[in-house]
Amino acid sequence: MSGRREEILDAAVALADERGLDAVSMRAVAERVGVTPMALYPHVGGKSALLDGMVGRLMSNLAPPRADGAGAPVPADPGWRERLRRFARSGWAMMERHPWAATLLFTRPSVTEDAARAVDEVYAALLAAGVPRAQVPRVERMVSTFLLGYAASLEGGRFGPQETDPRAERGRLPDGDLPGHAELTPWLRRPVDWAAELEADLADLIRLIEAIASDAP
Amino acid sequence: MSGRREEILDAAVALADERGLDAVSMRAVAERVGVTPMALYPHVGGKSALLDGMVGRLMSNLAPPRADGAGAPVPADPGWRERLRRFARSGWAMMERHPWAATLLFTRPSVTEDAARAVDEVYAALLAAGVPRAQVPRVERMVSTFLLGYAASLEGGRFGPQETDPRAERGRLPDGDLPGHAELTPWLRRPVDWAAELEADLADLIRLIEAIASDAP
DNA sequence: ACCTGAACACCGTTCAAGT
DNA sequence: ACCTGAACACCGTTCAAGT
Repeated sequence: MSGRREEILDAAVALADERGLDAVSMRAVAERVGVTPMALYPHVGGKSALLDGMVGRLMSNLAPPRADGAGAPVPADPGWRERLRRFARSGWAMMERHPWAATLLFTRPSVTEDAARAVDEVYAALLAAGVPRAQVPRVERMVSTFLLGYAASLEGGRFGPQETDPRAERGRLPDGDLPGHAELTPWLRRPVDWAAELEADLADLIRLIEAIASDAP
Repeated sequence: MSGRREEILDAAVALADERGLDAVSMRAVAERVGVTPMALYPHVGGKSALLDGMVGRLMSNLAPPRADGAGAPVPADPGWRERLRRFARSGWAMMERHPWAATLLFTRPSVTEDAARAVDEVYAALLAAGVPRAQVPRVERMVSTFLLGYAASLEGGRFGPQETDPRAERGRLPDGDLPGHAELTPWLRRPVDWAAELEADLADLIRLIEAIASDAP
């Protein structure tokens, strides 16, 4: 609809991609649009609402194309496992394009229609897997929380500064021992392939879902 | 050691507890200590380092009491399952005391000795469970990422504003349907007991760890 | 050694005014 | 209807000065 609003959100997203989320100030966004900071307010309504708008952008890119009344023929269902994998990977791809996404998604409910469609994708996969209905919302929260947390950890630097785990150097400390670290030193020294780790985690999550489903009568 | 530094960190933590992480400004902390903002710098060294100091506080409260050379007798090992549960619950308790913790932990590597001790606790539990050594670091990241993400979701509001999931109201939308939501409406309307959900998630994680361990030869 | 005061370059947002 | 300009109450941080 309103072209001005889209233009402002474009500028905010571009700014976050280029210089990080902290660089998204009303003043900086306004300058990029070529307007005074106060001119943004009627269109996006304050800083917090601007961030909500950015989340909206993310979700509309993530959501699978809508099924229109008389649209293209729907491809055959590839099975819940593949559906879940595809969903996780498209989320992962979005986080690679927009590394600031995870941080933002933790702090905004994002109850837009697109967000609901994304959640529904996971619900559908879990139902197809045979997870008891009473458990589906919990398991969806578990899966999405992990995926978001994984992306946020990488972006925020929680997993360490570079490719190597800094905890590798702490096999033994002067005044307290870390038996676990000591036993794992060779594996902690190895650089980590984060995308491969995500795939392994996904395989484990799928296994867990199978186990939960097999409890059902 | 330096009493002034501890005093400053005390003030910062108290401020975050009372008025949220955003209220922790150099100026506000200084005022609480009864000093000029610039007086903080020699003791904590800048805002970012102050936040690191707060993380340090959290980790030292979380870590189990150190085994001193000639200390109290060590209680019998309660088994890796109970060890993991206790660890998760003590983390959960910390997040309840300091709701800002999860957000901060995502953005700070926290490679202090206390942090390493906390990670080692999980390593030890996973090794005792029989998880292959090559997989222990990955599984530790999976478990801790989920726990942190769960706390951050609750605090950040990602799971909805109150006790009720707002997505419950979207069983059917005017111009696009959400079959998963529609099928789950009764369960989505129920308020969620987050502490109970965490226990269920923990049980699932333990089950997953058992499955990973049983793959090993 | 420890602290202060003034200053600089930033924030989000209100409010009255312009066209 | 849409935008500007000045102002207010905040930030983190530098730098020179005080005791």
